[in-house]
Amino acid sequence: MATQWLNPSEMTAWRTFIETSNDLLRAIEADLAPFGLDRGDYQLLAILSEAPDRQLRMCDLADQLRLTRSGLTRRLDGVLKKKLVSRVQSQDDGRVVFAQITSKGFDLLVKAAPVHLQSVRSLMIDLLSPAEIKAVGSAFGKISDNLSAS
Amino acid sequence: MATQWLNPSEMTAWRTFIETSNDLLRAIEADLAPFGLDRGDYQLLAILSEAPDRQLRMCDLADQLRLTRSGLTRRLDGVLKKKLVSRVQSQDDGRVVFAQITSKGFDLLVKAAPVHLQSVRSLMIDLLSPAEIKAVGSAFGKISDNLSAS
DNA sequence: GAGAATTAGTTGAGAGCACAACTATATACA
DNA sequence: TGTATATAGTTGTGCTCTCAACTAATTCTC
Repeated sequence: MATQWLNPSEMTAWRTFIETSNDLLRAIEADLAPFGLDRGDYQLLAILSEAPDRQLRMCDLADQLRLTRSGLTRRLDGVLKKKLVSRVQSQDDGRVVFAQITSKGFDLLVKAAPVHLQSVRSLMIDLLSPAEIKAVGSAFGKISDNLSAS
Repeated sequence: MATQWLNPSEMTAWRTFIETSNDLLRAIEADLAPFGLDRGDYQLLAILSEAPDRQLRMCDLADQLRLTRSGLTRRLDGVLKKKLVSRVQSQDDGRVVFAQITSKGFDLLVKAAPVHLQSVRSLMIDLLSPAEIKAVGSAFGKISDNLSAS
């Protein structure tokens, strides 16, 4: 049962995606550097800022960030030192720790967000036609659905 | 000069891309694990296999892999230990070292490639319509062109 | 209610990468 | 030709992340 090789159009889709996505993420990250944030920190702050009480359980946050619990513990160390996030012990469950964005963290996020948005626009969104934007959304939506189905 | 927020379609494109691409790459990497390869090793072997004499100067290989020269030195250590690649000193230029894929490395790549191809198909390409495939190719092509222009 | 299994989080060890400093070779120019 | 500069590659250091092992708290089961 031989797998069919990729035709030129498929090959282009795969190659450009794999070669470009890394470069794109780096370029976006570079625009966050002036704020002392990397992409992981930014994502972490953004997620917390939208959560109820601006806090999340460590393991829920780890899931959203695609980190292991261990990885999140380490990443949290960084933003804790910078006082962008604080740890809050749960009252209901002694095992649980919440990560909560501080007002300093929130202020920084508010400053960084428009710059980040402008990055995303100028490096990606504004380069694409409406049809391409729709197609990218539906394509990665399908890929995502397929991954979570398994 | 306020930057315009993303409309729903733009937001979907950005969010699905950013959230899914990481998961996709991990899933593809998981399919390489039975061969003892990670994505970096696979990429390295694939690039060398297509190069003249199946070898490349370290710094050219580093460019293609999006690694620093330092990073490549370290990655090469791994595949050298596994005897998948060998080092070849240049005759013409005493500074230059070529990385050359060994026959053992080539054989492994030949075994892994169809599995990898099947991964790419089933996790991405085969899920998409021809229009989506074309759009993804052109979208990332534009993003790539823009990045290399700067 | 006691013991087993599950869940939340941390820690030690190690891999992979970048940055900066370094060595060695090659090239440019005066 | 001889010094300055550029290029190729490696090494020391440090950061981020994972895996496996661990502690502690909770829930499940009989």
